[in-house]
Amino acid sequence: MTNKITIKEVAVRAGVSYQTVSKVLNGQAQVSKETKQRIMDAVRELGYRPNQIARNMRAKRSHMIGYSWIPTDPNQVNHILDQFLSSMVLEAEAAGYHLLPFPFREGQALVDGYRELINTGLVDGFVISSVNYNDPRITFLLEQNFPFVAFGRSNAELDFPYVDIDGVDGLCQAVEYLISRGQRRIAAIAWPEDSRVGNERLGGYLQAMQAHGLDVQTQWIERGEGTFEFGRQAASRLLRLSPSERPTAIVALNDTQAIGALHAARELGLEVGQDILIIGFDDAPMSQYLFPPMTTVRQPIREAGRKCVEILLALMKGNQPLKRNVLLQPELILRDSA
Amino acid sequence: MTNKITIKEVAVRAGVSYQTVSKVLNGQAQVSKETKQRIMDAVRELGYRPNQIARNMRAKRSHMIGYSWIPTDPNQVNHILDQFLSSMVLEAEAAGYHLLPFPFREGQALVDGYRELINTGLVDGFVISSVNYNDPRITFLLEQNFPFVAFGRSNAELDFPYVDIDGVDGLCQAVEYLISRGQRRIAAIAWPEDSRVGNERLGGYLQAMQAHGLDVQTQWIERGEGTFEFGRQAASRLLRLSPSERPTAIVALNDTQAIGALHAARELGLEVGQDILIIGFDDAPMSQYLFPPMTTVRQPIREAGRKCVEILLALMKGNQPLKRNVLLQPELILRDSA
DNA sequence: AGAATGAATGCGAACGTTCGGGTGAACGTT
DNA sequence: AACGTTCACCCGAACGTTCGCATTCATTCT
Repeated sequence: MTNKITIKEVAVRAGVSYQTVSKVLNGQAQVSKETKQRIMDAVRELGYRPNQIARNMRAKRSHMIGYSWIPTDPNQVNHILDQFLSSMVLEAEAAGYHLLPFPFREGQALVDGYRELINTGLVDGFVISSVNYNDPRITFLLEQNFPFVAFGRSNAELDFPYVDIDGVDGLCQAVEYLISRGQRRIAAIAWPEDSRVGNERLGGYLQAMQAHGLDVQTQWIERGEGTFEFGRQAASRLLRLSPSERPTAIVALNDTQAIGALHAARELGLEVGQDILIIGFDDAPMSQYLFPPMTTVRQPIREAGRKCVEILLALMKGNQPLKRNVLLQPELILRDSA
Repeated sequence: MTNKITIKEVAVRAGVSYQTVSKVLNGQAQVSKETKQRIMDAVRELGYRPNQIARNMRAKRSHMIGYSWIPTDPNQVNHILDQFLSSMVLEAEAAGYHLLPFPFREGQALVDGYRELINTGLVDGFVISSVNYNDPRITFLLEQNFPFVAFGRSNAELDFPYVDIDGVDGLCQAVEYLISRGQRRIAAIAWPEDSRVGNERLGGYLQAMQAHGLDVQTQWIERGEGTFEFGRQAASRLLRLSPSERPTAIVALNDTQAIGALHAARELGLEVGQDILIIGFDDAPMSQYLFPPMTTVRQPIREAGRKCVEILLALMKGNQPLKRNVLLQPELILRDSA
């Protein structure tokens, strides 16, 4: 294990004091061309790289961004994580920061993980995701006045920096596309009322329907878990409604539900994309390989990751970023299910 | 932003020198019951938590484990990452370590990322994944004598600590199951020859076939990208072979290819699970929702993550772990495609 | 009684940086 | 000749810990 080279060894080799080396490296010194050259040579020859820990210690900063996510159960997908994480890591690295993932705890202990990282000085800021109403992390971090950016919004009355995907717009796009294809009886498979994201997306559905003067029958809105099974059951109910009430198109708030709906339709002998149109949300990687390939709404995840870090970096630097709140537009991906 | 409390403030409050506080906290001091109590009280009252950076600096350790993965292109899934990462994070945290994800670079620059983290002292060890033959990271880290564990094997002649999934066993299970269902003409959709993982899995296929005295026709082995498109094309070719040569079952080295095969079969009007049996590998989250739900081989990813960290921790501690090489058994998940 | 022991704590130094203030030499100015 | 300036560099201190050694005081042993 190559013993680490310190700034002092560089100094010796260059024949200057180690502090001078430091200054040269940080570009804040008046030094002659020649000594500067000698120092640079020494640095290169020894392969010296400043010890980040010592640096951080001096600067009282860790140059780390904390991030914690809800590990999904094995049946669920987290196709988001890969993209979100790597976009953040890249953006952070460009500014000399690193990401520090830490375990997501449930319930009371949730905030403790954050508190611990603050108190031990391990991170300079947080990106928090899976935000919902009354998120205890938000109130805690606001109260601590600790820099953070949320991926997702929370209660309207809380003012904090966030990046989010415009779910209203996403569903508007989906519904309007269906309407443009002549659909009038469009149902929605939604989430429980305690889900902010769910309510927002559903709001998009309602808004688009209303904008086109289509009224929404109460049976057309199914609320439940964002699972395959619920999607299937909900669609099954919807598709068994009397001919006058039965929807001819279904939008689901995520792909998993949409796939469930697809199965339900199939079980009833309906041809998806023909007899019934189905649109999902998320663009899960396999959605394109289903029968038929699924029309869905894709979220600009990498963009979101970049933005989160960008805002957080500005926040940590002390200057309020120009825009503390960013809303990104998703994109409707047309395939064969609708 | 609550100003950080240092050990000195605790000392003042407890009326002792700050070094004594340190000793008490690290349990290496002879102190009277009472002062110990006073110190503990002060710690609690002030909510003091030792500054990790200062600690690391003193200890010349970062308590960080570096990890870098290949970000997949948007069409591909990385359903592995979530599980792998969170299992590592959890295991690491239990030992006071954290994970440091950093960008994966391609080609020449690949090793530089690792070198940089070593030289800046940001990490104490690495977990490397997506290992293949002649992986430059392995030779580099061995040469540097820097602690690391690979998730995946490489050239047989290299001796290094690894955790891997037994691909031979995985395909044996798949093939033997097919044989037990009376299949004799079993084809394989495999990967290019430069893929170690691919060769191993294919080896499992060959081994199982041979063990049961079934000979393998050369046309039955299709080698190509692990993509949907290749899976489809390969299966299409296989299923168009003359009746005497046409396989009645197909094993693919990953689910994406298997899904492609599924489509091909469908296009030819074959009923999968009936006219043709297909088995995938990976248990991608959506595989269960396909038509028909796919039989596939599931890898114990969380277990692998835990083991990687466990071995690495032992390595960094200086003691050679009992087992430097771990091979985990995958599990055949029976569904309807075979 | 004087010395040796031990318990309880203090102290200085060090980890590798950065930063603000020196300091001496060379030079120009009056 | 005395003085200010600038250049090019050096030096001490500090960031928050931990660690080894020293110190003090009370107690026990010979």
